[in-house]
Amino acid sequence: MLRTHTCGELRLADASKQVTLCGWVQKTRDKGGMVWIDLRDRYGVTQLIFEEGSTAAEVLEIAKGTGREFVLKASGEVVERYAKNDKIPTGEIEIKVSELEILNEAKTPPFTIENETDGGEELRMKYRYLDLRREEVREKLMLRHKMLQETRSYLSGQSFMEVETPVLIKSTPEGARDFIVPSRVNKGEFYALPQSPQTFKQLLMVSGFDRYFQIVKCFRDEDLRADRQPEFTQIDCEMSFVTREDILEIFEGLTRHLFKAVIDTEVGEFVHMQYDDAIKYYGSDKPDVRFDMKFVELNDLAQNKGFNVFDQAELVVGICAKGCADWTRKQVDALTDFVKRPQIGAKGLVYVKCNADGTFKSSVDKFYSQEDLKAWADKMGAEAGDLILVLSGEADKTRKQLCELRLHMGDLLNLKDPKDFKPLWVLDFPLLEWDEESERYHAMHHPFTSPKLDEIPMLDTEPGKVKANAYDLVINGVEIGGGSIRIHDKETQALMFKHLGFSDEEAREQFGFLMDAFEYGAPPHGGIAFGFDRLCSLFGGSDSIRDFIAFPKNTSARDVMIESPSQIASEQLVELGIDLRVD
RNA sequence: GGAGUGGUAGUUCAGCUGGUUAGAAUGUCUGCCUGUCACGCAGAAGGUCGCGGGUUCGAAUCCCGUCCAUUCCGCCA
Repeated sequence: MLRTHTCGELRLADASKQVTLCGWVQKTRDKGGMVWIDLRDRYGVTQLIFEEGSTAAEVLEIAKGTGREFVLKASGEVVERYAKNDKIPTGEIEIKVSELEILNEAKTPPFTIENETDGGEELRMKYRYLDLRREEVREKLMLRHKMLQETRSYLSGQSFMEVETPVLIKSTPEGARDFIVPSRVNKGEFYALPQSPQTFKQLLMVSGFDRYFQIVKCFRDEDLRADRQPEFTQIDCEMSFVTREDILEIFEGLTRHLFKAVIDTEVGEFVHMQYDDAIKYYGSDKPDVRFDMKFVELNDLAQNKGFNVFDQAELVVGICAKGCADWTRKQVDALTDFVKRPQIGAKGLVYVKCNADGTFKSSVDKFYSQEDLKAWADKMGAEAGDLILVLSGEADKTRKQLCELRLHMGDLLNLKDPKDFKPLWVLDFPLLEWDEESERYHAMHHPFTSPKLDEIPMLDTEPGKVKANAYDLVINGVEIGGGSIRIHDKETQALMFKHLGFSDEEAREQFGFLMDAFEYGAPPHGGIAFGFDRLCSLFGGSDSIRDFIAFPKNTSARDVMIESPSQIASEQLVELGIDLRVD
């Protein structure tokens, strides 16, 4: 080793030791007769000192010539400081340097390597290797490292076995768009990168590995978001001979363990909620239950009183904002503008102020008496001082709009404490989802999800109402993971494919291997997958997963550092038998 | 695919209802400074105002197009 210690470990107790440190120059403070250098590595910062008279002239000269991010090797004695710095752990000591070597010079970096960097997102991504020198980013990757270690240790301790599955697999029509990889050996044919190891983990169950897990990269060629990358990491799990309750229990256990071990947090009850209730009371399949403000439907009270907008609406529904009756006209107008933004798309917003004196003031006073409004308030549990906000229209859209408004109110009223974690299991998702574009049903989760067994007969009569034995883990409005009990027999699987509009031939071509496997003694099984990047960002208190990935891609799915994707040589195209079409 | 916001010094931004030589902070460089740690003081260098076109006597500023970044909608079993 070139060094005897790291830059983060020396303390007053080490005084008078001879040490050698290596690291990067964080800052040089040249005060003429004295020079200080803050030397930084992964572990911390230690101050080096050079003093005219007691430091050799040539050493002082080298010290004065160092720029930001030079790589140094410094040897000397640990001494107690005259002027201590209580802001850093090594602030009581400094190194009186007797030998100094420049291991490498550095160009001046394009942004400052500090927690409060002056660099913008774009620049930091281009020089990501410099960005990663910043403590703030390094800490996030350290959090991820701990999460990885704790996940492996917990699941391994529960007899889960980590098995790797292939990355070059087969393209399937269901779900997200695949990333495609051409095969040179099999010209004209293509692999796909896995959207998840779904079918492989089911095959592992057939093989008898009754508890499997893998921390695995998955790939989806869809548009990006702050919490979505084209390649992302899942904690992927599958178990045999289990019920839904077994799975919920074990992964509640994993989640609790991670909270405890990584950020020393005890989380409360994992509430169970029906999907239908999540939609009805929160307008979302991933409700944020850190705050209440549940939806209350007002059709029976608000309709047939002459207000045309409500009378013609499929749904009239509102929320009650506690203590907001004194909001100004301007504030309420801002809410109206919020819901009328094209992304939300509401036509308008009705409010009712529950005044302190027991009267009501609403934007629809023309149509509703004080008694009418009192009835609304009673149904909504609104008291004097509260503000009722009501939207109306087509049911699905209105619920979605009110969901956005509810979350917005949560922000405005500071009800979303990032240190407060409220886990929630959302249960019994619909099995199928009508797709307007292709005019057929799609599997809401995936085609291997088991329907609720007693509802299988409804597949023929009301397919849209059949529930799946599927579940999502939601924490603070973030979908952390999801899974299901799977189909494990050939007949049910064939029935599912039929309802998804697959012909027998298509089903056999795409998933014949799985249907074959189901004929050789497939155990009942089910599983779950956690979005690992999102879990990390949730633990780290961030909305973006990018900083928890060492080398992320930007919103155009590009890596601006290595400049990918990129064109390839025409020889490569020829070898692969690919002609590019120029549109 | 659609909508919003942004692109000006190495960097972060101001300037934008058109008008002399485009500013500030920070970083960089030079000099001074023996207890700094956001060191201080004095000075200097540093600009294709994203790119292309248009309007105008005159464009960083107005208009059109385009590229890039970012947020959201669609999409994401």
